[in-house]
Amino acid sequence: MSDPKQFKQRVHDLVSMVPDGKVVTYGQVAAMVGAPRAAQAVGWTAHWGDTLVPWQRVVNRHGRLAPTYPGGFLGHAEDLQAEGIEVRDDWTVDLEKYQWLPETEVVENLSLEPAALEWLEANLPYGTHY
DNA sequence: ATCTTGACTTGCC
DNA sequence: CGGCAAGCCAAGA
Repeated sequence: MSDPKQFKQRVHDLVSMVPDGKVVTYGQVAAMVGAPRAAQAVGWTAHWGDTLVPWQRVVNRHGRLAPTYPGGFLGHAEDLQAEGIEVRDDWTVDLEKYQWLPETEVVENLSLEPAALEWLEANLPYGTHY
C-alpha cells in the first residue's frame, strides 16, 4: 500500500465510513489506510482535503480537537456535539467512549499489510482481534 | 530535487 | 493524561 496517489483517496474513503457519533484518531486512520506512521500526513490531508468528508470525527491521540478547524475549537466542538458527542472544556472528547472500533470484516476488507494490522491490534486493545 | 510546514505520534520522563 | 524532543509522511515553494 505505498501508492501516494491513492493516499488522499484512501483517507477520504476511510473517514467517510466512520459512523455518526463516533471518532477516530489520526494514527488509526493512517494505519487503516496502510501507513501506520503517516498520522501527520493524514492531518495535512484533512486540512487541505475535500470538505465533504466528515473530518470533525477525526481527533488526535489524546482526543483533542483540531486547533485550525474551520471556526476553531469552537466550530469543531459544535459539529461534534451536533452528533451527540460530548466535548470537554479542554476541547477533548472521551476516546474510550466515542472511538470507533471497526469490525473485523471491515478491517479485513482493507487488505492491510502485516505492519498495519499489527498497529491496529496494539492500539485498539478493546478485545477485538484481527 | 532539497527545504520547510504541519488538524500528528512515539518514547521518556 | 501532561510535557518535551525526535521521528515520519505528503504537499507546497
